[in-house]
Amino acid sequence: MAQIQVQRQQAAATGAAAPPPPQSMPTQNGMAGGVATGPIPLGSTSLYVGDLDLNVSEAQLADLFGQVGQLVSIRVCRDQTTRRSLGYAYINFTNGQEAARALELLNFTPLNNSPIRIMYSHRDPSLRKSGAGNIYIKNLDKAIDHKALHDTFSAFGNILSCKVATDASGQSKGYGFVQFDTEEAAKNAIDKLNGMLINDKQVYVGPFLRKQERDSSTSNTRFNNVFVKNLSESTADEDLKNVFGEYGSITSAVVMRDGDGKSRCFGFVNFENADDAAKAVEALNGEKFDDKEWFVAKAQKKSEREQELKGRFEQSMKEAVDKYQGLNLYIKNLDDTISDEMLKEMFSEFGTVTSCKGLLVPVSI
DNA sequence: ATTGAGCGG
Repeated sequence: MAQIQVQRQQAAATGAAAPPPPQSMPTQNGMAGGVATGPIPLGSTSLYVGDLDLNVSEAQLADLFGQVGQLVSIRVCRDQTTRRSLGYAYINFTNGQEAARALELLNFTPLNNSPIRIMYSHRDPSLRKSGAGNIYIKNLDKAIDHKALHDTFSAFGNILSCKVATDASGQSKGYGFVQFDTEEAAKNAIDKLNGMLINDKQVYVGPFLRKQERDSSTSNTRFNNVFVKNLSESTADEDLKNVFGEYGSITSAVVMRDGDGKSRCFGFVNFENADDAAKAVEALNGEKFDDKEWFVAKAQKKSEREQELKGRFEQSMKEAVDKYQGLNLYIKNLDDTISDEMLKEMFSEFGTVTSCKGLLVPVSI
């Protein structure tokens, strides 16, 4: 079992005795990390195994999990069209004790050099979506691996999932995540461990926040100019003035229009006072007017907006490339008389063509 | 300094 040294941070000015020297932390990978103690899916026989290397097979999983108990079934989930592994699998045992034992003993076992992450199968996505009980830890000693992190945090409650962020070679990036089954456990872990020394490094432990949430809570995001879209075509400047005027004094309210004066169905409202702008966004975003659900938010500068669009575009490109990795062919200098159907027919003799598209112009978003 | 992934037959 990995030895983790947790201690209270010494106040620098007290002249108190120096903290004990760093203790070596032999991280053995023999026996597994903490035991699931909570009243989670008591007796559940079905495990979810994630973070699988894409080449891990059912046979490999059967070899591993079959050592712990009697298996009912194993399935690596795959993309329906490409048959590529989705990186997760289900393992079903005959009884709950065996499943519990497998989770306890086999969590973080490397398969094809990637530690697998085992959880109980939980098909209801509500907890996952809510993010409740999820915490973030940074400034972790690089020697702390998944298992060591699990051991340290399992003192505070039942851990659903836990992981240290690693680079391609498996090196720790010095931060990680623990998903507890309750917010209470998460809160307790944060209270007790934030700012403590773990292996002589002072860690930060706090609630997990997505980038967006972090930005809006960190950056003092004060603004006067409000963007509103999804307006009905008949909504005019005066209507914006009336609706937004409820929240404070307005310096301008404009519906954007094309050359013919037709509404582009979005506009800007500028407030004298940033607090009023924030109140208007809070109150009006998602409200319905003329059957249209308004989107109301801080107006972005052109540069901010371009930055966001660029990010989204790159993300979707990455996903597309990733999904069809090694399966997508690019053919250029095609005559424009070649139709999608002709392309498909030509290439079909080499295998199943799942999609085929000729492009006249570069794709834009 | 570094804020994830994510549930079938």
